[in-house]
Amino acid sequence: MGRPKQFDPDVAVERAMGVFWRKGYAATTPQDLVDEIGIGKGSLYNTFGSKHALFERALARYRDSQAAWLEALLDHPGSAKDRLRGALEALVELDLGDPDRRGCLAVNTAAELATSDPGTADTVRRMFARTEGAFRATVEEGQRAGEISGDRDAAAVAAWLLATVIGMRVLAKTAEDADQLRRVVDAAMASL
Amino acid sequence: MGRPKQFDPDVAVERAMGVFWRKGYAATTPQDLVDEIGIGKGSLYNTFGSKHALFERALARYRDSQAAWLEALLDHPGSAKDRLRGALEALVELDLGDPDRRGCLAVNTAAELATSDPGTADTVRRMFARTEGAFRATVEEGQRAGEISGDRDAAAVAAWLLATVIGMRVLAKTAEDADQLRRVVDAAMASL
DNA sequence: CTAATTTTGTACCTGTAATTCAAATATATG
DNA sequence: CATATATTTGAATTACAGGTACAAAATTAG
Repeated sequence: MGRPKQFDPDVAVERAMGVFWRKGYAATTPQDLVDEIGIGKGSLYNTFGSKHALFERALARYRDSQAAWLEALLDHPGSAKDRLRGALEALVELDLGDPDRRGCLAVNTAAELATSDPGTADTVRRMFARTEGAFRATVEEGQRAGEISGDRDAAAVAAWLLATVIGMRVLAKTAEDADQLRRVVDAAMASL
Repeated sequence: MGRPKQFDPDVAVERAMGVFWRKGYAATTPQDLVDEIGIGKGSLYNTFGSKHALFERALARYRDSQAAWLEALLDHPGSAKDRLRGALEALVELDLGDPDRRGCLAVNTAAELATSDPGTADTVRRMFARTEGAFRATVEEGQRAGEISGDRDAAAVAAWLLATVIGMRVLAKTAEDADQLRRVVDAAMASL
């Protein structure tokens, strides 16, 4: 019953995600969103309710795709160390391959909104915790396999890997020289 | 000649810095700034020209004070490793001691503006390079003293320390549990 | 076909962002 | 003291952000 939507809300969320990612939350206007999505304002507010609600959906979409991507990388065959190195290298190449240098939407959001928006801060905190957990599991596999010293605190190593990745993704936004990021990966892996 | 200024522009810049730090650039309004500084809008525009120009001055002030603070820490007496650990721990306690969880203004600025504002991106890039240089000098001292293996690439270690610090300062904005950051420091130092 | 339901585009509204300006005020100089 | 210069406050301005209202259009159940 009723007229069906002329656009796919999932596609709209994905396009909105791209705008928020490039411009940040506060600097993105409803006009930017409707221009990019290709719908009218009526449809935007009828479907999503508010700019903030659309942002939350965009961030959730980012979370799901990003987590799946990273977890798939860490599930590759090979040694734990190689999988960690592969994941970090893939992240670096992903960031360097983006002509807009948008970095990571979750990191950008933490920086922009964590102080003022507790709900969004919580979403980002969970995303970070999930990544940290994936790192931790891989580190523990490496310890069981004897590749990584059992003396090290896997939780601490995972937290530190998370910090390293977050830092790299911020650096990706300003780095002029691609090798800076590759040096980060080399030094981090040499530390494992 | 003419009526003298009724306020100290340096104090105004410092207060503006606090607002930009807490709210971010785009979310800070001229009204926020004049409320915090305690001057009229005319004075603000007469003195600083634009919101963006004031932001640049605030960011420069942040750079100078932050760089001096960090470099003083790294110049403390003691072994290179202890100085690095001391610097990371001091950063963690600084961030955790901020009730607003503002993190680092340079990092927040990289995340929010690097994509859209090349001039600001360049300022932040230089700030990062300066910190990286201070880390590198300390690492090299540690290598000369035999505390840190000479096999490691000092430039790579410094880049990785920079990424670690940036990551920690993002995490400081979302961390519920203070020990997460302390674990990052422990793991990072265990890797040196 | 009609009634009911939902979408869509456009116009509109309210508030405020960012900046400018006018008038009043304060000082330096001659 | 008079005048020129510089600064102050806060109202005025312009544009747009964020969202709402509404009537026309599209779809389907019955």
